[in-house]
Amino acid sequence: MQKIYNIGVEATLEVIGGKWKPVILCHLNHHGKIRTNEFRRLIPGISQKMLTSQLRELEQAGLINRKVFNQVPPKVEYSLTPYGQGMEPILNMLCTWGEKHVEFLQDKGEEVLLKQRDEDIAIQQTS
Amino acid sequence: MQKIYNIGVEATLEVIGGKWKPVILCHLNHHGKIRTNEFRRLIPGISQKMLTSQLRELEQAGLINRKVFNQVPPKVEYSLTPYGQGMEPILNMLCTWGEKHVEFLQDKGEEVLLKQRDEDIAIQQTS
DNA sequence: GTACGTAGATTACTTTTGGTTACTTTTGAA
DNA sequence: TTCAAAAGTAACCAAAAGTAATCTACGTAC
Repeated sequence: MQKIYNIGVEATLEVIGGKWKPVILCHLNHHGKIRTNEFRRLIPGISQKMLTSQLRELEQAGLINRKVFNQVPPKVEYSLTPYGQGMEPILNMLCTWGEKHVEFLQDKGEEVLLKQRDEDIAIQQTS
Repeated sequence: MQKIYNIGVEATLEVIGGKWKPVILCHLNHHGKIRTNEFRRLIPGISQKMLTSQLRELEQAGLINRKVFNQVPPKVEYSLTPYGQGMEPILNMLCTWGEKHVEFLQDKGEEVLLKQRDEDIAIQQTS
C-alpha cells in the first residue's frame, strides 16, 4: 500500500509534524546532548507520556539517537543523528522566525513573553 | 493574561502549527495567488471545513491575504502578505527537505510517491 | 424556471491526540 | 528495611481535530 505525497512539505510534516517534535529538535540542535529530565525542564508543558512517545517516533524516523548508559540511577542521552543534522538550517530558522514574531507581537501591544532561559538551565549536571 | 514561550520555535508553531497550514503556505509560496477550488485540487485530502478554517487562521495571523472579487460565481483569491513572505525561506526548505526525504525512503525500499503535480494543475483557468 | 458553479456555513459524527494517575525497575544510601 | 532517583509503561479518560453530508446565496446560461 503506497503512501502518496502531493508536495514535499507533506513528507516533512509526516516526520516533524506534531505539537512537540520541532520543539524537541530545536532544543537538541541548540544543546547537542540532552537527558530526559533536562527535556522536562526545557519543555515544562510536556507530559511524560508525550515526551517519550515523541522521542521514540523521532528515533524511529532516524532523526535522533537514544544512548542508554548502563548505570543506576539510569541515564539516557538524546542527540541528533547525522540525518537529523540535515534539519539544522530549518530548525534555526524556525527558532529565529519565532523570536522575531514575538517581538512583532510585543510591538503590537500583545502580552507575550519569550523566556529563552536555555543558557540558565542548560548544563547543570555534567555527571 | 500573558502568553509565555520557552523557545522561539514555540511561537512559530502557534502560527503555522497544524496539519495543513504549512502545506497551504507552501502552495502559496509556489504559485502566488490561489483560489479556493484550486486549493482543493492541490490538497485533495483536505475537507471543506479544514480548508476554510485554516485559511481564516492564517489570515488572522497576518500571513495571508484574502481578496474577494465581487462577482458571480464568487471568486476569492489567497496570497501571502509581505509578512507571510518572511516565511519563504522556511517554506522552501520544508519542501526540499521533504523531497530529499522521499528519495531517501525510496532508496530504503519503501513504497512512497511524491506527485508534485503542481505544474500540471497550476493555472488552468486564468479567468 | 431549472440547473450550474463558486465559496462558504452548519451539524453531527468519528478519530486522533494528549493528559492523569498509578505502577515498574535497579541499586546504593539512610 | 525502606527509600530515593531516573526513565520509563500501562490503563483510562477528556478534549481537540478532522470528516462527511447537507444547506445557503446568487447571477448566468439554457
